Amino acid sequence: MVSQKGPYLGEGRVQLLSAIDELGSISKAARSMNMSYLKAWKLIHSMNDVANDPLVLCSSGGKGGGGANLTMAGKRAIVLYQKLSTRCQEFLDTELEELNRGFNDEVDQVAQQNQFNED
Amino acid sequence: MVSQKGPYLGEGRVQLLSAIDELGSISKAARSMNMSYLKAWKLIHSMNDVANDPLVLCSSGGKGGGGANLTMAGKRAIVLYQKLSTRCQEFLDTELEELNRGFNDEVDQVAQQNQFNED
DNA sequence: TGGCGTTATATTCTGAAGAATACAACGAAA
DNA sequence: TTTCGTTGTATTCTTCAGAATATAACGCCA
Repeated sequence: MVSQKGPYLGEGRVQLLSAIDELGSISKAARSMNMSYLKAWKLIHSMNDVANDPLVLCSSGGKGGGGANLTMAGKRAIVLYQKLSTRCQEFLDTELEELNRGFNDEVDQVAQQNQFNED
Repeated sequence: MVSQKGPYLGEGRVQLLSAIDELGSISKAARSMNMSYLKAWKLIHSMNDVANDPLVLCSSGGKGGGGANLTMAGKRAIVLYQKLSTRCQEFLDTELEELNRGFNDEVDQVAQQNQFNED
């Protein structure tokens, strides 16, 4: 999923958002999925930049050192992505099925023609 | 478009196939689209490897130095890709439209609630 | 005030992909 | 047999993205 400003949502990005929602901090979320903090941070800020409303709010310092939480836009982004993702998969499945069927029809036609030409 | 063995067809690859079909050689096709011969050669051989039937047949030496031509599989690949591509675009367009409509409905609901709470 | 667990940012290191270059092999035609 | 324009391959150079590392800033709390 891309926008004019670059990539936006993807499998990994959405997974990261979910982990933040669950664990309440960028660093914990990153550790939980074997991602460097730096990479997670960059992903989040790229998403926040692209979205008109930020998806994640971060605070540094204070009790526990700080943390990060999803905004409403962030939570909505997760479910929207998942919905769209499954619908795309369904679309591609049926589409490729049709493609194969078309291809097989073509093969059948060639086979028929050969039958007529044989003898 | 990908297969288990890696990327298969894409905008650039299909454009390259078309150019070969039109110009009859890898090098002319590459030049025509400002691509290095080496890159074109690699793309073609990667496609030929992935496909069960090769998409391009090459010959070196002889009149004109040699050349390259599409097989039936190659020509079919072009039209299949273009068909699938436009259908995907159509699907995404309607899907994103629905997405926006859903989002606007949500906004409307919030607005209505605020109306009730006002006074 | 010093320690802590974060977020935030700069900098260096490294590996991999792509570009650039060079050259061998081919086979018809002159 | 030389020339020509291809295809086919090896090798080096360059660039760029990601990993790794280091360090500052923050604000609560003991």
